Amino acid sequence: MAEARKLQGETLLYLTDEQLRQGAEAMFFAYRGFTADPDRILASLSYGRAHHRALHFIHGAPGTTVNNLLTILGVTKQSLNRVLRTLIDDGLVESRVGRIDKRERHLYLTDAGQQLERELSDVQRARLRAAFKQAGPEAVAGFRMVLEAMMDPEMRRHHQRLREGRS
Amino acid sequence: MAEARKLQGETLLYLTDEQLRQGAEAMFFAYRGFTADPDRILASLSYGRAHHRALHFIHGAPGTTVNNLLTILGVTKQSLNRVLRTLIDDGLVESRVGRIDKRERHLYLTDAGQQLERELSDVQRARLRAAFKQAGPEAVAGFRMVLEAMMDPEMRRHHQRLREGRS
DNA sequence: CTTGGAGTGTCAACAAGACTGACATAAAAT
DNA sequence: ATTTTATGTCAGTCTTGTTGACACTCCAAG
Repeated sequence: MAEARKLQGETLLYLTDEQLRQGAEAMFFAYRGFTADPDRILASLSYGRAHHRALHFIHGAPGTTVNNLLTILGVTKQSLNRVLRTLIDDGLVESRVGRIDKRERHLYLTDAGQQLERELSDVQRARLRAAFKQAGPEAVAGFRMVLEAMMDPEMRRHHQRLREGRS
Repeated sequence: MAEARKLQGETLLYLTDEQLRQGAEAMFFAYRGFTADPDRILASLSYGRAHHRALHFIHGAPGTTVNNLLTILGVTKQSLNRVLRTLIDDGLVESRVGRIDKRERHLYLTDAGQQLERELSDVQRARLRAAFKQAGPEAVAGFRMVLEAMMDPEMRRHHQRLREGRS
């Protein structure tokens, strides 16, 4: 038993270039599927993926500062500002001046923002849920492990921090 | 807590919104890591991800037609043509008129194209290999299963077809 | 043979969303 | 008082996506 497991393990541990190439291709196709559903909703509102990301992370960490969001999203302040401005102007995000440090702006979703975020994450979760269900719980655990190992260390820290903050 | 009991008993079969949200976030961060290394090389050559994708799929299916590539990449012919034009002009891709159907153009990598494709996929594979090694073979199998389940059916077909063609 | 349609290429215009660089403002830190 | 930090904004560029229009080649059906 243990021998068989070990054998299987070593077989799969030897990763050919071709196997890795297929993994890369799978990432590409899967990411396309992953974003397809929210993209359709966003397009109908003339928003883009950047708006979705902002809504997602503000939802997950309400009161986050602009600088914090910049780090997580990995874009320039000019790029984020453009997106954030439209969201604020459209009444989806509220920007409050910090109480302790008045230079900081703390970001919150308005009710309308909550609603759109919900709508977007609903369709995205539906696909994820279906995929997880189909693949089974052990596959999901493996999926998560590989994804975490694939992240840049700094992003992994953010990811884990965000997870703990909500658990 | 009922949730804790469920987590222990049925493991991940009961998927909370929060767990799915974390999965989505992991996809976002992991994809960033996944593309980070090739992106650096591409930027130094003033190419973009679109060039990488074209090189990748021409490498994987030499002699593919433009239309075939359009379907796989999911972009318009105008968008692909711009990318393809620079690659052809720069001597990385060769476009041959079809023998049977002379309307079709069959795409091949030149030696220089092979070289760049190799360079890009090398760094990408290095990260994948490290992640796969760290997560272990069973995790990798799960990873692949979830990714496949996440794709649009049409793309899954393409993915599997490309895999078989090279196995 | 002619006509229709498919596959391809190209021109033009446009938009999202990334970038850099420069500058302004306010507030905190030194 | 000066410097640094956090943010916002203006201006310009680049990549990569989009539509729409049009031409050309070639195959196939009438």
